[in-house]
Amino acid sequence: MVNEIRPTDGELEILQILWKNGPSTVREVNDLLNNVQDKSTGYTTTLKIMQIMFEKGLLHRDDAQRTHIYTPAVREGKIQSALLDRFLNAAYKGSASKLALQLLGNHKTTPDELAAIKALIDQLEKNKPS
Amino acid sequence: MVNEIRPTDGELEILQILWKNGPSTVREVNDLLNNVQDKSTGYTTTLKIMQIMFEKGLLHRDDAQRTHIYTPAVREGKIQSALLDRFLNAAYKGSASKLALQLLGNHKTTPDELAAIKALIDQLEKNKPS
DNA sequence: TATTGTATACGAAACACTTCGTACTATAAT
DNA sequence: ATTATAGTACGAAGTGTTTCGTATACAATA
Repeated sequence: MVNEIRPTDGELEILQILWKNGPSTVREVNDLLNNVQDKSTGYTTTLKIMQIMFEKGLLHRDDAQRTHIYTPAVREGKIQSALLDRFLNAAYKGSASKLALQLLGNHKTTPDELAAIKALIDQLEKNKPS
Repeated sequence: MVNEIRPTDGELEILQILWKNGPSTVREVNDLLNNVQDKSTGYTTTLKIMQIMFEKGLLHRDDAQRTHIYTPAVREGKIQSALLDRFLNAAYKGSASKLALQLLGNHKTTPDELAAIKALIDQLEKNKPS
C-alpha cells in the first residue's frame, strides 16, 4: 500500500540524496548531509538510520563488498505523491485548490513555471469539460 | 517564529475541529473525533493532547467554568503556510511548480477551482513581467 | 446526605525517531 | 606482523507523541 509509506524527515533527507546522487555509501551520504547541508550528523547516526530504512524496505543495499552500497527502493515521484496526499488531507482537508492557491501566492515562481502550470490547467479543462 | 510551529498530526486534527467549529470543550472535540471521523480516541487522551497544546501555546483556554473552553491560538492560514513551507522543502526541495504540477495532475479539481487558479496565475504574470 | 456522573490533573507505559558509544571486523599502511 | 584506519552491528539513552489508568473535585439528583 502506498499509504504505508511514511518516511520521517530524516529519512526523506537521505532519500533526496540518494535520488539525486544515485547508489551511495553511508560515508558519501553522511558527507553530503554535513557539507552540502548545515546538519552535523555523526557517522553512526546516519548509518543507523540507513540500516533502519533498509529494514523498513525503504532502501536496497548491496553488501557484496565490505562497504555497502545503498539505493532507494522507491521512486521519488511515488513517495512525493503519497506524502502530498497525506499532507493535503492533514492540512487542507483535501482541498487541492486551496493548497494550490496558497502555494502560488506564497512562493516565487518563475514565468516558465507559471506557464507550465497554466498549460496543464488548459489541458485538464479540455479533457474534462463539465 | 513561524518556523517553530510544528503541530503533530493528532494536534492538527484537533485544530481543524476548532477552526471549523469555534470554541469547544474537550468533550465536544472528542465526540467529533470519534463520530465524524473514524478515530476512536479515549476522552482522557484527547484531554491530554489539548492540555499539551495549551502548554505549547497552540490553544488558548477559558477556565472560568469547571468545563474549560478551548480556542485555537493560531490562524488556520498561518499554520497552513508554515506547514506548506516545511513540506515543500522536505519533499520537493523547494520546487513549488513541481508540487503544483503533481497536485493538479493527481487530484480531481473542479472547473471553478481550476479557473480560480488560472486567474491567480494571470495576476501573478501581470505583476511580475519578466 | 449519599451516590452517581462528569470534569481536570497527573503519572506512567508504549512506541518511534534520533543520537551516540562501543565492540567487532576487514582492509590498508608501516 | 603489527598497527592504524574505516567500515558494520548493536545496544541503550534521550526525546516527543499518544494512550490510558487513576486520583481528585465539583455538580446534580435520589
